[in-house]
Amino acid sequence: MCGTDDGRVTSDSQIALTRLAGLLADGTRAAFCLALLDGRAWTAGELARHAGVAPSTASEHLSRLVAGGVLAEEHQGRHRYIRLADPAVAQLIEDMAAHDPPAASPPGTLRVAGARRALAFARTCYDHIAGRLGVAIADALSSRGLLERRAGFAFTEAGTAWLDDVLGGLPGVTGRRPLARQCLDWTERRPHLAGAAGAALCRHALDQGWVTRIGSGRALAVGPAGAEAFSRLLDIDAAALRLSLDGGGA
Amino acid sequence: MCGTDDGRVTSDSQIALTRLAGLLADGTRAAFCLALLDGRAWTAGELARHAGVAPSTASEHLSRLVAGGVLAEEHQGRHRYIRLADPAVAQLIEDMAAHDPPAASPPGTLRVAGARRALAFARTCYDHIAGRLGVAIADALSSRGLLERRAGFAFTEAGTAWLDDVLGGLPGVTGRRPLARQCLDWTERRPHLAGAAGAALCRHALDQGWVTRIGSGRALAVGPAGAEAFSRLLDIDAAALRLSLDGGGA
DNA sequence: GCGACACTTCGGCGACGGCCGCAATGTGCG
DNA sequence: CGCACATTGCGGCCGTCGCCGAAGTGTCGC
Repeated sequence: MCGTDDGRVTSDSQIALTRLAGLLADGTRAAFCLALLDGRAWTAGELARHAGVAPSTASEHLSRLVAGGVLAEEHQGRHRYIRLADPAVAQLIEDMAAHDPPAASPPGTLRVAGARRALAFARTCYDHIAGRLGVAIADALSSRGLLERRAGFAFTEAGTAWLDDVLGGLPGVTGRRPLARQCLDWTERRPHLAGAAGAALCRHALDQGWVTRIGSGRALAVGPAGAEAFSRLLDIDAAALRLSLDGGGA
Repeated sequence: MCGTDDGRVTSDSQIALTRLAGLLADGTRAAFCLALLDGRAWTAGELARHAGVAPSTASEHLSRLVAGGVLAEEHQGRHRYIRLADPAVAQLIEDMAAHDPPAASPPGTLRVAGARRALAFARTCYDHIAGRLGVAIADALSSRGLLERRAGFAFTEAGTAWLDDVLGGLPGVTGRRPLARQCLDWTERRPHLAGAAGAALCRHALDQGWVTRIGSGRALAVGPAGAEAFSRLLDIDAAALRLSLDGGGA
């Protein structure tokens, strides 16, 4: 009404700012976004349970967040997979969450960055291994002729044998879940191995102590046994992977 | 209720995120913040008029923004000067305002950064010159023995003569407004010349075409005449000032 | 000291928005 | 083909929040 000052520009920006801020100003929606910072694509139901609201409530929130460009969705069967729209949004959310009120938050402010670093290295995605390690695994399988990139992922004959050997048996393909599926990473922007094989591999890695969960989140740590195993089976140097992350992503 | 996932960290972050987002989710508060992106310290009344709300409404909003660490205030007499709390907040607000909804904002997205660059170089602050140029003027006056830093700013005898010479007369010190006052810059974090002399100098610079307003905002451009004048009078190289900004602040 | 002025506090009004439950839709799976 | 389940759409309730006007406090300037 009054602002002859900055005119049109301010007006546009104002709409954009309030729109985005309004989307994040709700506790439930904020909980969704923060949960999604782990890089996974959650289902609507998971998010609803996580935030402690009814599925219908979550559904509405998610629709608004998607419409607002904060989240992106992907329908697969009867599930609706939700992820952050893009890394810029993730950065923005982290920045905002890290902003301190003047006299508050004595502890636990720096943890976000550290946690994200860990997540960028290795984490679970649904039930398989993602992050830099997950991408490295897919790359190694691919370069060794065990996995083919055609319309997703597909194990070669040698790949199936390898899998059988490593896991001590092939994962049952009971349902309609394919043995291999590719899953795109938010941090890496490259595909990693999902599907029944990805899940079995992840379970195996956890069972064997190759990787262990960090805290209660999705982040994974690679232990000595894991470093040895990934090196022997796929020629992956996990330590170098982590180092390159520390060097590059500070 | 359900979130055993990320536990405490998420909970803390969630509060911080919703708190900050909630502050920016209101149109009036957003208008305040965007107006303050120009680096000035506005008074509460100015902001109220700018946003088109009653002073009482503005007062409440400002109190909340200050309490939330978004804005900072400084009481001077019967005025309450408001500025952005720190550059990080400014950056955050710009980032948020620049975030596009999926299908919107065809034009005018990059303007923010450019405008801010211009503002960092030279702008008006109330009625005097601020930004890098403003600081340079104060520095030059000081180093030439024309201005003393004691409890604010004070012109020396030589300084008063210089002022009289440049302006063709001393500014009238009718009210209680001091001839020289120091004013702290948000972008530069260093003081520049305010008060009656600062205002007179700014008016003179505008009158003489040394500087001209860019658009309808607070940003100033230094013309050839200005470059010559600032060089002759104070040995300030305006072109170098601007270049150093372009080089350093990309 | 006395008006003018900037700002703040308070009470109340109105609207927006989040939450739920219920019913409907569409998809896997036997 | 039919059940189970994930998700969505639709009222309806209720709390929160932004807005204002009026009254109060402190400062400026004569």
